[in-house]
Amino acid sequence: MLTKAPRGTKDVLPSESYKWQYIEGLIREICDVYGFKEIRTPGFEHTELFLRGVGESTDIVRKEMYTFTDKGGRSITLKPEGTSPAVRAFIEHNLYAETQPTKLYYITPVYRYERPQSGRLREHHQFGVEIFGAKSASADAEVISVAMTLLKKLGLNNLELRINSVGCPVCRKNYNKVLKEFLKNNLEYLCDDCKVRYEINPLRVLDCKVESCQRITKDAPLITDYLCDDCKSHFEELQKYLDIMGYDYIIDPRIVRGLDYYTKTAFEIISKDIGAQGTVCGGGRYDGLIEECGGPSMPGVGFGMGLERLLITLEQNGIEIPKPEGVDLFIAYVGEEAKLFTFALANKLRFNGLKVERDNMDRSLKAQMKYANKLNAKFAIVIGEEEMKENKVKLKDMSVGSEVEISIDEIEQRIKNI
RNA sequence: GUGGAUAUAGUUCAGUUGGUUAGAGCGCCAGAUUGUGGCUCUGGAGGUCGUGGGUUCGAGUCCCACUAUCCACCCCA
Repeated sequence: MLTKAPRGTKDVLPSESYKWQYIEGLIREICDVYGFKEIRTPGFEHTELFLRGVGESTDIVRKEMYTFTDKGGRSITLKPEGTSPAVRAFIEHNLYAETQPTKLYYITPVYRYERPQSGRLREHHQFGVEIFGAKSASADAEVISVAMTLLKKLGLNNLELRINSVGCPVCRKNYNKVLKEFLKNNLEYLCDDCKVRYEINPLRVLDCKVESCQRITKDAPLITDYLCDDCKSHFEELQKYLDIMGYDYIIDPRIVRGLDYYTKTAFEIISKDIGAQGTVCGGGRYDGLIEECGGPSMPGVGFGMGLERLLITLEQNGIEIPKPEGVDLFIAYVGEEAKLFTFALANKLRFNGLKVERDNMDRSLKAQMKYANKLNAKFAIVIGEEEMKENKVKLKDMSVGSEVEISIDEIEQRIKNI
């Protein structure tokens, strides 16, 4: 127990961390280009925020939150998703009083108490973006394009973008009535889960995977046929924006997101080759959320992308993230004096920005060279009494094995010039 | 929360119908004459066989519980 990470968590070891750094770097670059600024919110919030934000009928709230009472008697919950904390901060710091829209992004761990499996952890990491204050469908399209750009730049082009509109409180209410009417006749044949869904959120019956339910809902009325004029034109507009950017997408009227706050646009980006948990990115519009959380009546749209799932997808597609380069120079020493001398030399070169390594294990010269090879050193030098006295070293090019004799002071320039 | 599979060196795995000191590849360390890596060869370190019980003269092997991992459902990123 002591030497085991808790269930559903993962260490990112040095052999993997470069991949995370690469992806995070790319995310920051893209967000910068698109004008999204980073927001960092706490790892935990007052539980009420998520009850309000995510919604009490969702599985996340009902059974997946890491909730505890702190020593001051407050109910605290570890961040299970990124949107509500961003909304809370937006309201708390009056960001709505600034020039709109507000474009935010974050890379954050999120916590959900679930049964772990492939692509699903209790602590996972999400990249998310949010646009607050813009009701135009162009904001929806912009958010989607951020996700698509990232995926494309990573070399992923066989992912599926699926979009839908789940309507607004007005037309959804209408549609729910129609759908319930439709389902009523077959209510007794629905699975037990769907009987509950019928009452709480009938939309969810549509994406049930039980075959008998699918048969029943095969000809069910679709939300897209019952949208009000506003929602309908918003959805059509979104498609125009996606078309003009040249993105392929599928209209899937059965996409229902599991968070209560979504209105109008809902979308998913799905990878077919990472198992059952294929949704790499999911998001949509939430025009009522900011007000629901105690802020002004302002629209919002955003997405969350699971970084672990993204990494799995990359691997499944044989996409390799460039490995960091090896060290520029390995300095080997012979003798006690040189041991000290090279320590200072390494320090000086490092200060000047060279990647330099040196033995710390009291290895033999031969072992030092082996070590240099293992570190993927581009160059190596050996310093002993002779070299210190004459101020001369042989700079060895490790890739070919050739050596050139230069003075110790020349090392830095020689390596930087290559 | 439900169902199924699995658990042996750092790692990937082998281990006969239960039978003495549990093996291999890769990795790690050291040598192959004196101050030079990669290839090769030789040697070495490293395991209370997930944990705890039970059956047995005897358990890595059989049984039970627990824990963890993997897969699917639920749901989601």
